[in-house]
Amino acid sequence: MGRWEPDARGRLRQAAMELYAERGFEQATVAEIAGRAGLTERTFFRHFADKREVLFSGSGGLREALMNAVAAAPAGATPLDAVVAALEAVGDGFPLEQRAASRRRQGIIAANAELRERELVKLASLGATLAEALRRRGVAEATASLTAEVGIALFRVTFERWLDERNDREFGQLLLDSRDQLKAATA
Amino acid sequence: MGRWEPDARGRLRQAAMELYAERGFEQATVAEIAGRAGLTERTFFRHFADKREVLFSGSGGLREALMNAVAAAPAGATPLDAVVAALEAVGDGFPLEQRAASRRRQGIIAANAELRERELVKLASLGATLAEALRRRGVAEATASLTAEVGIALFRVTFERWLDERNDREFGQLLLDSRDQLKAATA
DNA sequence: CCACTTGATGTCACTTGGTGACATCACGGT
DNA sequence: ACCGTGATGTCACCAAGTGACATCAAGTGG
Repeated sequence: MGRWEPDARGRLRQAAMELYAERGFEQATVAEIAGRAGLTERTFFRHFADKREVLFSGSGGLREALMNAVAAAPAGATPLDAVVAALEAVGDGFPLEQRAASRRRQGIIAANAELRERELVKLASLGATLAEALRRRGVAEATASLTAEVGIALFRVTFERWLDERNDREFGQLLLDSRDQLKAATA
Repeated sequence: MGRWEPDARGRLRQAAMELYAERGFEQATVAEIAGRAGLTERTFFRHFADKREVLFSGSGGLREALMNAVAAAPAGATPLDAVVAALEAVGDGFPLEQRAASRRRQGIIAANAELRERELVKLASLGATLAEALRRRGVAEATASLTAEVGIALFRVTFERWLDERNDREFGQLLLDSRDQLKAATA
């Protein structure tokens, strides 16, 4: 047995999520979170760069997934098709069973301005990733950045609809709806 | 003559911009800013909600301008046309003579993560404004939110290009270019 | 079996952003 | 001459975040 209980990071995340949900992000101090996890404040900051990062540290994987999915799109696909396909692939990671958890997380984020800021940064970073992936496909810079931004816009509205949805449609399906609306709106 | 020097807010903004430019946002403490303006820290926070807001407090006017411009679009205009027209109207507020100042400001923002976060929030807020303005035109919710997001994407890439631009094209012209690229990319 | 290194954690002191409560005092009106 | 008001100052405080150094179980080489 180690000197300390295992999975400090997991305990910190667990404690943080509980406290954020119980009394809101601002009211939960790092000292409390660490205390509930049986650790100290200093250790919290060794595992998470700041108080917000607990809710976002999983998003590193999305980056790679997006890059790969864009790269894997058929050679003949238009930039927008490639982006939509990539988002669809990523969206498969949001099965309906996980929607309740996503809603809780999104509720915490929506309730706090600092968390919304961080979320926007993460999305912008995904946009940069998409643009980079498109450039690697040989898409011209101007088209790449614009298509990537549009892709993020598609993702945002689709994710929101997926959370609101009462008819249990899958993310991928809603994404295609959004894309069609986009095409109609820009025709 | 008043009890204090006039235009405390202006002096604070001036001092803050100088210090942010001289040594970077993080290295400039609020105490220094206030000191340079001949005021106290506490007074700084009475004029600006936080250290970042100095750089963004002007954006309240954009909101109204956008709302009005969308409302003023011709009755027959498509949602996207209305949004583009609104962005063009707003873009008239970015004359070429002001580009140097905009570049300095953008340089400060680009150099700091917290400032980029705040900028994204402001843009997202403009997106919400656009969506609201479209809904008031009778545009369906789904189309409104999507078109608004796309509008913000257009604004972002266009503004960036306007700053980078060496050929001194006006914002409005670049915006139309972006819109055409968007149409081509989603065709 | 011992000494040595390593890595995760703890302890402590400190800076900075930000807030609440209360004091000050020129100015403008009555 | 008095009074209320609003912008500022003063003070005390909390919480986020960081740097330096201490601790000590577990592994590692001899």
